[in-house]
Amino acid sequence: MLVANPTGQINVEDFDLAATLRSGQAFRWHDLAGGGFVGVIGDRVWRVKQDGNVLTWQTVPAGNPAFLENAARHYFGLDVELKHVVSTFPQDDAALQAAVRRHWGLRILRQEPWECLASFMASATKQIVQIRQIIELLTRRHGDRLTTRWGEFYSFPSTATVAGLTERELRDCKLGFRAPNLLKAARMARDGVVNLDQLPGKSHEEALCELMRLPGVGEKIGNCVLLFGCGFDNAFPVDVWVARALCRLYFGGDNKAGIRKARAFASRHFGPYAGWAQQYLFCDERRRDRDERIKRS
DNA sequence: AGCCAGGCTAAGA
DNA sequence: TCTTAGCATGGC
Repeated sequence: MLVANPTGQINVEDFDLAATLRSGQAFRWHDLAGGGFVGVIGDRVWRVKQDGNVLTWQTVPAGNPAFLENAARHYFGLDVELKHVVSTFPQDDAALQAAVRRHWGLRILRQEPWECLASFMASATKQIVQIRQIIELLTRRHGDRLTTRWGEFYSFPSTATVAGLTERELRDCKLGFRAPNLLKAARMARDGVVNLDQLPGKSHEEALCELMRLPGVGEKIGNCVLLFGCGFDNAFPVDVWVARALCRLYFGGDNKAGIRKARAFASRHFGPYAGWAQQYLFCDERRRDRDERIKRS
C-alpha cells in the first residue's frame, strides 16, 4: 500500500495560484478536482493547492522538505514582494493599474531555461491549446516516466535527449516547421555553443543576443525565456496580444503602430519589472477578448 | 470555408 | 530601416 507523501504548507501573501498557472507562462499544469493543480517541475511531480493564504504541496518522489519548500518558493516567485513590484509601475497608468487589480496575485514563474526555451520555440504561430498538445507529446514520448497515484507524468526531455532525436520524431510531435529549429537549438545547448545556465549572469541585452543565435529564436521568444526562465524581470516579450493591448492603450487604437514601435515604448514606460506588467496586460487583453465574444454571442 | 494562432526569416522596397 | 510572404497545422 502506498504511504501518503508528506505534505508541506507555505504561507503566501498576494498570491493567486490559479491565475498564475493559467496565465500562459507554463503549458503543462493540469486542474485537479477540488481546485488543486498537478504538474512537473524538474524531475518531480508536484500537487499544489491554495486555500486562502495557505499553499499546500506534495511531491513524487518525496524529498527533503526544506529543500522542496525552497524550490516551490523559487518556482512560484514567492520570494518577490508583489506590492513592491506594483509600486515600480507608472502610477498614472490607469489601464495597467486596473489590469493589476483584476489579476491580483498573478506572479511570474521561475521555470527551467531549457524547458522554457523549447516550449516557446514550439509556441510560434500556435494557440495555447496547441502548444500544450505539442509539449504533452514531446514529454510523453521522450521524457522519463513518473508514476504517481494522480496518474502518469513525464519529465521534460533534456537537451541531450532532444539533440539525439531525428527531425522526423520531432515533426511527429506536431512541431511542423519548428522541428529543425528545435533540433539545432538542442544541439547548440547540449554542446555549450549557447550556454543557457550562464544567461542569468549576463546583461539583458547580452543574454538576448546569445539566445538569438539559436535558429528560430527572435526577440519575442528570447524575451520569454529571459523573463519566465532566467529571472530577467524587465524582459518584455511582445506577442500579438500585447501588441494589440499596447496599440489600443498607448497609441490611440492605431493597430498599424507596429511591433517595433511598441517594443521601444515599453522599454521606456514600464520600468524594472516591465515583464510583470507585460503579463498583466497579456492576461487582461485575453480576458477582454473573451468578454467581447460572450457579449456578441 | 476561411481566418488566425504567445513568430522567425529571407527577400525586396 | 521597414514591410511582406512563406512556413505547417489545427481550432473556431
